[in-house]
Amino acid sequence: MAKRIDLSSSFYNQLNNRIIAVVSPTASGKTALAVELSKILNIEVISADSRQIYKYLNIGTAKPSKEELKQAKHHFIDIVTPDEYYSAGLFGNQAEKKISKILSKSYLPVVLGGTGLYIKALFDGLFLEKHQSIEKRSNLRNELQQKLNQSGIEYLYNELLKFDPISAQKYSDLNPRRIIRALEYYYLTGKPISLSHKTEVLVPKYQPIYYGIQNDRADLYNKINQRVELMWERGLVDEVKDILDMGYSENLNSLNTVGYKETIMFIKGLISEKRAIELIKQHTRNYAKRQMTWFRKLNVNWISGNINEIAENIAFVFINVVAKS
RNA sequence: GGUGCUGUAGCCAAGUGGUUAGGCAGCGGUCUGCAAAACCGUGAACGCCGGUUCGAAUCCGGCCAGCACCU
Repeated sequence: MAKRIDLSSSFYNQLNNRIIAVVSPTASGKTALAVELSKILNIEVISADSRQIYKYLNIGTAKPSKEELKQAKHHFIDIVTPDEYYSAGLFGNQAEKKISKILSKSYLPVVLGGTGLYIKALFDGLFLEKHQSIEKRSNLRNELQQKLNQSGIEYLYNELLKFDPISAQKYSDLNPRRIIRALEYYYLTGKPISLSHKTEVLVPKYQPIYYGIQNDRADLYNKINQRVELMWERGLVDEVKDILDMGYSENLNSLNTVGYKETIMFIKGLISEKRAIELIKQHTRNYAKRQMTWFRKLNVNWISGNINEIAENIAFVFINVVAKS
């Protein structure tokens, strides 16, 4: 059993806005790690997970259990209903404020997550976009989506080329999402988004020291497969049925989530149970791989071993880094 | 034993005498407010043996395997 460490106020003075950030792919053991860390240090977790923010999506997002949440306090879990708007930008702002609050209580915030863009929003900062009316924007987005369906991506791309050739150059892979986003921004503000990226810069306050749970690919894929089996046994189907029964549309962004979209297909009789499970496993593996692609760009201290060893290691290393500077 | 059908990359699958099918998976990558999203790049084939032909995955014969039916 690891010893509890009480951090002195001088430690907090030396912190200089550096904080622990744990990034690891899905199913790698982040929740267990948070629990272990909370046994050693007075921490509060900033969950950087774009799916666990949703109420009712519990089993399929592998949300921490009530007991786990009791052991390690988490923020940004269950903060919106499945039909509410949320975004990386909102997360970045709110998380930064929350971190300050936690520090002011002399607790150690630990950013923990799997959503690359949320981490980026918090630590790199997105540009300073003025808050648009959500309604106005979603109308425009729908219009652009319709245009896409009618006229094809070439048409939208040519539009973008007219107003914002720099972005067009950047999105020459013709990714509809990004092209629509760039056009949307231009129509709403009259400014090319590429220009705003350069001129409306937000300076993030906190500086992460990244840690990660080391897993080899085959092990991680095994864990994922097992966890999906477990989700199914624990009643993922009922969870999804309940959510739909509450009146939430299957077309919601929140339900366009691995585990949920496949389960919806199964419930509608489009695919078999076996196929649904197989697809969830596969898509989760695909997702984990994309997460790894994202994290590889970060300067992560990958640590292997048992979860409690990793927790001790992180605590030890972080305290040393802070003490030596 | 007989008859018929099928045999194309890890999987699904189109094709047919002479230029890359395609999809999925795998692997690598992109990412500035939908990001568990949305995209981009990438390898590997025609069951075996022989024949016809300038040229066969494609036509012919035999063999093998699987499936179906018959006896």
